[in-house]
Amino acid sequence: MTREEYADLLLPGVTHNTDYYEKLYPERELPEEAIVTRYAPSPTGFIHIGALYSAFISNKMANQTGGVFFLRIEDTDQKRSVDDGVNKIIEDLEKFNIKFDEGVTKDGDKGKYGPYTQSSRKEIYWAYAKKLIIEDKAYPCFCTEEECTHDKELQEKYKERIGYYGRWAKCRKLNMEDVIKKVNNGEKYIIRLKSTGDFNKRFKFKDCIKGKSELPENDMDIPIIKSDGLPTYHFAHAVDDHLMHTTHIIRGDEWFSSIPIHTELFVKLGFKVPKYAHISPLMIDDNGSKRKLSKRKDKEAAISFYHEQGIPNEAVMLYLETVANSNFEIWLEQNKDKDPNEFKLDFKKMSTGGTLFDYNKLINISKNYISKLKASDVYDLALNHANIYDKDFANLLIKYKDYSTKVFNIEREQKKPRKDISCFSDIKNQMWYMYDELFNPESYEWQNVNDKNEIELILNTYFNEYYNVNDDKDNWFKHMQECAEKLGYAGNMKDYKENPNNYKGSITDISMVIRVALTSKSMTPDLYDIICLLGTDRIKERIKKALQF
RNA sequence: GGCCUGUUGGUGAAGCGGUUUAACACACAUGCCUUUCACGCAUGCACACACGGGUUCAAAUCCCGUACAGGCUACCA
Repeated sequence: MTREEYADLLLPGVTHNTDYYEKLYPERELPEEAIVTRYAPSPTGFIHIGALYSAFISNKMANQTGGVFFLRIEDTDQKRSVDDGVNKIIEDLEKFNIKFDEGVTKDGDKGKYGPYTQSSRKEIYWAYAKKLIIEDKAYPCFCTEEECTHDKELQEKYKERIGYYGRWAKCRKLNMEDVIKKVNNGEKYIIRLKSTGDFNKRFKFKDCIKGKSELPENDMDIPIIKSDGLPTYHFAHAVDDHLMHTTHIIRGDEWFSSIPIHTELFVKLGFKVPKYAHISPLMIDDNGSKRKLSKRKDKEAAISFYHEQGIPNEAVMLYLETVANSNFEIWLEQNKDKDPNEFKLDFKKMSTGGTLFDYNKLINISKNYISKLKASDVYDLALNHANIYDKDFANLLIKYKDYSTKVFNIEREQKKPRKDISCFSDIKNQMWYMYDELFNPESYEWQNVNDKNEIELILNTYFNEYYNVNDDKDNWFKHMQECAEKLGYAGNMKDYKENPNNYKGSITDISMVIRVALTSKSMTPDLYDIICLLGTDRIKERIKKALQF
């Protein structure tokens, strides 16, 4: 039996050889500096913030170098795949403005290097696995799960490294006749790499983010084709990224120790080794110790969390970009007029240790971002959020669209806008008193002036004698001052501070009484704007309500 | 257990052998401004280079050890 026939026995039914695929997927015609990279998730339907982070970096790296960013679905683990997982991933990433040049889309594959779903590429993996068998760089393994666990226990007992290597790689010693016999007997097998590495030798390489590094060479005969016929991640990575001509493998830090395995695979397959960039994970503080954000324990791990909070997607991205390259913030500060997209991300500036996820910082970025939006955009986003998470409030927003937009516009479209909305789930708590339907105060936050009679006197005097619907802001304030003086309060703070004893209080006290009467709150946006927005009738009602309280 | 990687103030981080009495941002505090809050401005705080040894005229920066943290060690990705 020739080696070709032997390989065919082990992996039957392969119609094309590797030369065919090499020709089918020619080199990409791109400038030298162009980065070709990919986002390669398992379709579990859940996007981890860390995955979004890595997708963002990959996307931006490809874009800024005129390269290609594609989506490949890694569904070689059938147990974990979820039915609608792929569409969910595409939709979610779109929301964060991450778009693919190529790969899996909602309407099938786009691009010349497909198929982009690993479960559809079985033939291709088999062709390359066959090549390795023919060249005696891979072999079938008949070991059962029980045998492997048994060996593992022995290895633990003897304090030897755990794994399938060296003298523990039993099936490696099988000759062709043994194998043929076993196959004909119907024994199940997998295909393993025949490693020629030496654990005691150092493998030196360079990671784009971590820099010069070294690890022991790989000597494990790792599985490349599983018993279900699908490839393992390692093998699929090598074959796919070679054929798709990925230049940079940008992925999570947890893959770092696999570099020797991957490099050995590339070399044995006769492929050019790509560049690697391992991104350090996002961590969270767990009772004083750092740990990776976990999708089971941490609500912040799921990107849906930010949606619920009503943190704008753009703000999340700005935060992630700050985490990726901390000089981004400084750049933004210095280039306020420029498009943030002009900022160039740099691998070398990415942190090598785990970064603590800083919710405060995110909120701050979000607050700044929202402060720069137009009132109508705030309205749209707030409505979107309320539509999903607070139907009643959404109805109010719809009912009072223009009015709500004006409310959001208080102290907004100006050089130094108000910054008090950090996320859309906050809005109702901040603005409820502007809606009659919600205006049922549990208490009134009277400050210095809390005597009922005095309050009544101030309110009546102001609204009967000094309030004028047509006042502009300057006149309004002038009238406020006159009113204060008439009632024995200082009209301006300077006078009051010089001779506090000459007055009952100051203009601040008058303003405060009016503010609290109208809103029940002592801290609100600009009083003049509130008065204008409420209008005479509602003001009267609210005064009545306050005095009756 | 083995193999890697990392450790700068409350947080993120700049720095990569001398220009560092260690940037900047967030958080926090105080003051100014001001009809409240927010904004803005100013100031402060945080007593920051994990620890111990080296190398050097000189170390946060280079080397070694220890501690701690994280990752990998699947027919999962």
